[in-house]
Amino acid sequence: MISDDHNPGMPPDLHGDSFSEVEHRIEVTRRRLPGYPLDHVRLARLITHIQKLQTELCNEVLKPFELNFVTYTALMMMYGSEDQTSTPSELSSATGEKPTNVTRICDELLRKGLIERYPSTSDRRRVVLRLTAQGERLVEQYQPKIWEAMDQLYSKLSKAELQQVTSLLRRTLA
Amino acid sequence: MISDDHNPGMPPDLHGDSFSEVEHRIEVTRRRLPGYPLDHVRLARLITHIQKLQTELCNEVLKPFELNFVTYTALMMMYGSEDQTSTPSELSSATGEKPTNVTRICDELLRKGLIERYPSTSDRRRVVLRLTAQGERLVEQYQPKIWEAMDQLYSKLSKAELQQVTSLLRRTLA
DNA sequence: CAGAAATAATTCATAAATGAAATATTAAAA
DNA sequence: TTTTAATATTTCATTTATGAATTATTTCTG
Repeated sequence: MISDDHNPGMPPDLHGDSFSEVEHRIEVTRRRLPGYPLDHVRLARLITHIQKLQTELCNEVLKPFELNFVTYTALMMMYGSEDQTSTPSELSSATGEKPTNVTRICDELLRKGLIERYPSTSDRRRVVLRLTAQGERLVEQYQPKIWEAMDQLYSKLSKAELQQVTSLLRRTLA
Repeated sequence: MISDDHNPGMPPDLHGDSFSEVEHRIEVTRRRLPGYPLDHVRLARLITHIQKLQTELCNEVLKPFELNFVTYTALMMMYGSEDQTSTPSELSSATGEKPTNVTRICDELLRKGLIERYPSTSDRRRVVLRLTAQGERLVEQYQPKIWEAMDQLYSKLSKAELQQVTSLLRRTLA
């Protein structure tokens, strides 16, 4: 029966994947708005969609470690620092979090004993952050689980395909 | 002079684009962790990076309209509904926002007169949401600015390239 | 059909993220 | 060198997002 106040946007059998409903709405919008840049918008929405998905997958895996995607990212960026130290501003640009949020995140990691924080001697405005031994152990401990989560999404693409997507997407930043 | 407590991760002339520093940290991590799935992680981080960038670009453009990326997304998903109505749960899955947040967002859009909200007659658990004339006008008003923002990122790729990236990325959701 | 399970939306307490402003220090300009 | 401007970090108030629990209704199952 067709309701007079609301009907589902798509017949249920046309729901391919979790993105189909979004794509359908984009297509409807395209019909309504002349000049609508469908290809741009679809990719933009797809990126948002995948980003949310991978964040959720990671969060799931990280829960037992009492971490979330943001704290995990901060830890990984520190782990990947050439000299094993980072400043809050570097961490801000490496994680995409605002400096003010980095302060809070580091407060938390500090409280958990995963990092240490001390004033820089060479530039006294700065602060130096470093993983503790415990922090490094934790990073190494959750790796296998995170790799599994990544696999769930990205193992569907071959190495060549991954590199191609990556290189194309990178061009948007040029 | 090389500091004894902290040095920048990369020589400044190697900073290609905003993602280079992240990539560098991923590569350092790869050296430290045998078996590290570099291709997966790099793409995952790149997606996060671009997502943040496009969100910021949109927020910038939307500020004069007193909207942000999330409220804008909600409006667009409503605008793209086949019969011009949506329920909160549909909106939740179309926007990726939790139902509880959809309630808050709709409260706000309602308060601004951009949408209307009434109970469904066919299923009395549901609520029906619909853009008002004012809401539609606003959507149409900000389009050109949003398209410009999209262009800043995605016009660097050809139509064929956009479609290729999209189709590859889509495979991750299969 | 009755009872149980599932779905839809919301409220409320809490957590997470942001912007504006403050403080300290360094770098640049006059 | 003095002053000015820029950078780095933090604090605090506010906004935004989440999870747990609640209420109402519908669907499923025996």
